[in-house]
Amino acid sequence: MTSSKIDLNKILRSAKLKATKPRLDVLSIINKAEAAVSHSEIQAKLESFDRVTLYRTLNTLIEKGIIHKAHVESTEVFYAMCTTSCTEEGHKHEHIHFVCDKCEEVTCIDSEPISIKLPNHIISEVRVQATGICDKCFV
Amino acid sequence: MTSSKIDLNKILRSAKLKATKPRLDVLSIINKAEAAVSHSEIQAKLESFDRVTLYRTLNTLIEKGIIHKAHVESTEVFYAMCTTSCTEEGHKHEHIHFVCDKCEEVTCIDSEPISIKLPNHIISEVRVQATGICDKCFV
DNA sequence: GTTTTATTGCAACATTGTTGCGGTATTTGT
DNA sequence: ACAAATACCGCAACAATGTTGCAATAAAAC
Ligand SMILES: [Zn+2]
Ligand SMILES: [Zn+2]
Ligand SMILES: [Zn+2]
Ligand SMILES: [Zn+2]
Repeated sequence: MTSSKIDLNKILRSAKLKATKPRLDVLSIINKAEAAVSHSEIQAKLESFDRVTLYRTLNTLIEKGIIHKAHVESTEVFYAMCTTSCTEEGHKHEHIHFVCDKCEEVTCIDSEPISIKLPNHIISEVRVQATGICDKCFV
Repeated sequence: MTSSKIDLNKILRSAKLKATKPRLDVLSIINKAEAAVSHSEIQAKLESFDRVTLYRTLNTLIEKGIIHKAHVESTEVFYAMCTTSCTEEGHKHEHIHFVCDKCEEVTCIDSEPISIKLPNHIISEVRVQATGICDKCFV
């Protein structure tokens, strides 16, 4: 039992979720990864689990504010760990999803909150997706 | 033959596309709409066309820089007209996609270009999605 | 009008996501 | 440590979304 596994157990416990193998395995994959992980990648690594279980597991973790989707302009959905600011009540992300055109990785990048003002609009959330070349692929 | 229909014909011609009924009808729907139109809405309005035809038509129009997808954090894809800055070579959008939590409309909002700087990254494109209450739903 | 060429419609398939339910694993309580 | 209560998983079946190949058709060019 590694120290990271203890953490993940705790995370599930404090969200009042049973610490089952699928959840621990999914969380472990997303937690270990540097970049956001695509659904299909998680699926591939957890072939033994039922497809439906994976969908439900991911959705549960999102609902509880543990992971979040990085909806980028692709058919694929990517998942990454939330920070402590996310709860069951809602996700509060102040970061950019960066998509590298070269390595195709999706990374969550903390940044200054982007302030947008639109006349006669109430803006509750701003999501930003940047495309380009990531630092790893940068010459 | 309305004046808008002439325009749409021209648009297709200058993109070296045949001005067929499916294309004119799809373009007409997207062009008339105030907000971006969801795939399912277009589909519903054009029941007579084959499902595949709609997919191919939309993709062709995107490739030619005539319409663009508004990928918002929803399973549904929305479509809107491009401006003249978009060509076959690429889409150049400097606008926000605003999703209203109340009326659920997706609108393209022109805005000042959002400048983001990330160390050791090359940023080629920035896409912004704001959520909240739109001007129509604003009290 | 006829030929040429692009586009459509159909059928079949692939992928992605959802729902209901019985069996199973995790917790809770003793 | 064990039994009871409960939450979760796996399976089957379905629904929605998207793709491919090809023959029939419509638009454009001549
Ligand atoms: Zn979150
Ligand atoms: Zn990269
Ligand atoms: Zn609204
Ligand atoms: Zn737009």
